Amino acid sequence: MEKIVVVCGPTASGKTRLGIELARSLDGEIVSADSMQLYRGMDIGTAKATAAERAAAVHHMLDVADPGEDYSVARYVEEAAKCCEDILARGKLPILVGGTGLYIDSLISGRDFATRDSDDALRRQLDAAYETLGGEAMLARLRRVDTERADKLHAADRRRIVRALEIYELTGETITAHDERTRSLPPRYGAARIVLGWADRAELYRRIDARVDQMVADGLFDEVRRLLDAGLDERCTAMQAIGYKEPAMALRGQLTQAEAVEAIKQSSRRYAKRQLTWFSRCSDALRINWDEQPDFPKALRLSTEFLHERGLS
RNA sequence: GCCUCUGUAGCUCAGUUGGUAGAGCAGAGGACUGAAAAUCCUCGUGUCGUUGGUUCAAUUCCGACCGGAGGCA
Repeated sequence: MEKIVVVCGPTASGKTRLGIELARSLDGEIVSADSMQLYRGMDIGTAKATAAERAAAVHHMLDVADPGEDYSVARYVEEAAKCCEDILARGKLPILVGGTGLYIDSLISGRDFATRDSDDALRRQLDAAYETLGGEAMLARLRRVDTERADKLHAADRRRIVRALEIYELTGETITAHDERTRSLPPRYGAARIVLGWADRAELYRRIDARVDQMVADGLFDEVRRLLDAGLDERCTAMQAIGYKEPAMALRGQLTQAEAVEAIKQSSRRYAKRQLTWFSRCSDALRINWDEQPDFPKALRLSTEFLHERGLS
């Protein structure tokens, strides 16, 4: 099995920088694992690698979609896997860097997704049914075909109930059955994981707040305005991004700029917490927690040792 | 100086016809398989401003004091 490196962790933990340093010292190339950095024109608010950083190491999976497109995990896995194959074929090391846990796990697990037609009329129909019948009724409907899945879901979890019904109606196979079948597939890659973070939660939050202020100073609101002026539909996935939906509300006059900035900080902190929860499950990972300041030379040393033990580098 | 209102969870407030109290937000923990920066679940003890009094019992009633807001001088 091919081996790759993964650098993950909550937002504002230094993933981009460590990824670049590893790419340079290990002759690797970076494959972004971030659900929002893949959109073109969304640079400041997603803290995308700068031109200088992209000159320092080859980056993949950035700017691969238009903000108006609906992206998905399945598409990510397909495209990112191609990037990894290409990097490996050239004898280099793929370094997966990002904070979207689902994307990372889906790529390395090798499990596939239930196929579906390109038209989403069914989803709209199920969504409308959820709206009129309510969560309990839809959950009951799911329970009739897939008890196991229904037991795991809460009636309020609209997304997952709709998705579970969608898979069943589209493929004739329940999500539970699909799950069991694909869980036995071998992983696509052997991943050596490095999880970055801060020893002190309060310090992480301070860094997040400071970074949001910096984004605003760097022109975040102008970036959002440009997207909206370009006719971007505010209901699309890209506009659900933290740092975009709030300025959009401010530009519509529903929030003051100061309120929007506070909302971005708060959502970012909560997002970071969800990332912490996700990455806390990663066993067998090298965890590097910064104290007062990030220490990249030390992190690089620790990472190199760790990767060496894993037969990389 | 006088009058009125007010002081309850980090914040905004509710409430107890006297039996030591609960919402929203914030915060914490968790889930997660084609929207994932999305979506969803769980978690509420705090000198009820301080201090006297009445009472079996006071955060609740009464007094004084200390904050805060407004009004009249």
